[in-house]
Amino acid sequence: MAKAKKEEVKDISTEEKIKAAAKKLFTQKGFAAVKTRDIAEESGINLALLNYYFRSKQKLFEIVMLENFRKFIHGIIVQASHENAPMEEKLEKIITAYIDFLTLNPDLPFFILNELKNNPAAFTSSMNEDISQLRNNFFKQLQQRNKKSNQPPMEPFHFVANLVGLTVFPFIGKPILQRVTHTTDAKFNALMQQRKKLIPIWLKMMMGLKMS
Amino acid sequence: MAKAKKEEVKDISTEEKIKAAAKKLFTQKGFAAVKTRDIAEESGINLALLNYYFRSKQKLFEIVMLENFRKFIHGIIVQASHENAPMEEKLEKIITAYIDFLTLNPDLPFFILNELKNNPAAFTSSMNEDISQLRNNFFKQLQQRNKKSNQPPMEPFHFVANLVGLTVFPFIGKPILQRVTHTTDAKFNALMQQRKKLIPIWLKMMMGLKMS
DNA sequence: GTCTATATTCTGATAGAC
DNA sequence: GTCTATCAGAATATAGAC
Repeated sequence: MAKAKKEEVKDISTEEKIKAAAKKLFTQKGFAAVKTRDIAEESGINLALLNYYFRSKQKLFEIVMLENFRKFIHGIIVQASHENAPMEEKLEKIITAYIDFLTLNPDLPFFILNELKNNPAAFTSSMNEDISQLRNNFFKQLQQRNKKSNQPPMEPFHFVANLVGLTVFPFIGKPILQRVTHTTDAKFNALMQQRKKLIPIWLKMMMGLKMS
Repeated sequence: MAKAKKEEVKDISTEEKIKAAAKKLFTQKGFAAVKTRDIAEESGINLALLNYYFRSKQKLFEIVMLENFRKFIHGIIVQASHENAPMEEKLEKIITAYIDFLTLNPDLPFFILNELKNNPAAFTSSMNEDISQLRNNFFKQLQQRNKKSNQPPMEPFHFVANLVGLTVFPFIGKPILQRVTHTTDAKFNALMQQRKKLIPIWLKMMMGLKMS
């Protein structure tokens, strides 16, 4: 059962250690603010090994970026828009999944928005499939809901802005929200748990639907 | 009436030109991503003059940061929380002012949140006065409103998160919102104008108040 | 005050020994 | 695969002429 190769005695390979450190730092501070020496120090490896495994800082960043992005979009939005459940249930599932996910990855939305702003072209290829899938499934359902309601239909833009603003923004604005409302980390997490139930109710009210 | 000193023939002084260019670039891209040469080029001045007027890139950044922050907080939140108007009117005023302000300064919220995340200590001194003023005025009014309503009171955290999430988030998430909802810049601005009226209504619904 | 030229430090990347 | 030493270029900052 002994390994023939010399590696893999340690659980985590050097390559993985570098990638993990890079992901942590890039996600927290963005590309420009992170030095290759920071990554080497954080991962406890030699600076030269970074280039040995990943050729350049840029290449390493692209790997991190892609993984972050897929994790953010693919794992949650797409999965939730797959099922054929009614709008009400789907909303609750999406919001619950998102809040659980962001509680574990609070820096991710800021990272995504930052890179999307700095390099709009970089994302398009891997994004477009996910986005069109989202549009075709979720938006159509929204329009049908609009017709059933006795209220004037809500613009898809407003719906998405409200959903994401209420769900994701608290994580992006966490530092300022905590300061203004005197909220500890533990309290913040508890409040976000409350929002799993509250946001779906609020969204339905805003759309003019009956409350469940 | 002629000036004794040699300067001020041109309308805008060199110092102001540098500061304006620095503000533009720092606000758009953050501290680390901006090079002093970029600032020199953007302002059309010599690289050496940056250090002549501002000693270092860091000092220049701190000036920009402070001005940006005061503009963001002081000019709007505080002003709106000053008056003794009833909650409903105040809400509309704050949201309208915020949306107008952010339409002109769309990069500001992202900048503030980014710096607040990277350097939490830097802001405290100038922030605390504004924040406590906000708390004393606005939050108390919110609590009184809570009592009048027949609904259970809303946590101040949720109220602030909802207000800011619905109003400010669309500007932070503009790139991704536009992509998902196929929205042009002109349409985006028009939709934000709609939100001036919509957000106050939504917030009142969410708080369980009667609609006006 | 403004410029050119240069000093100094930082940073990404590589060469070469082990 | 890993390390030390170092290079090449970028980026901040300064010296000194005008």
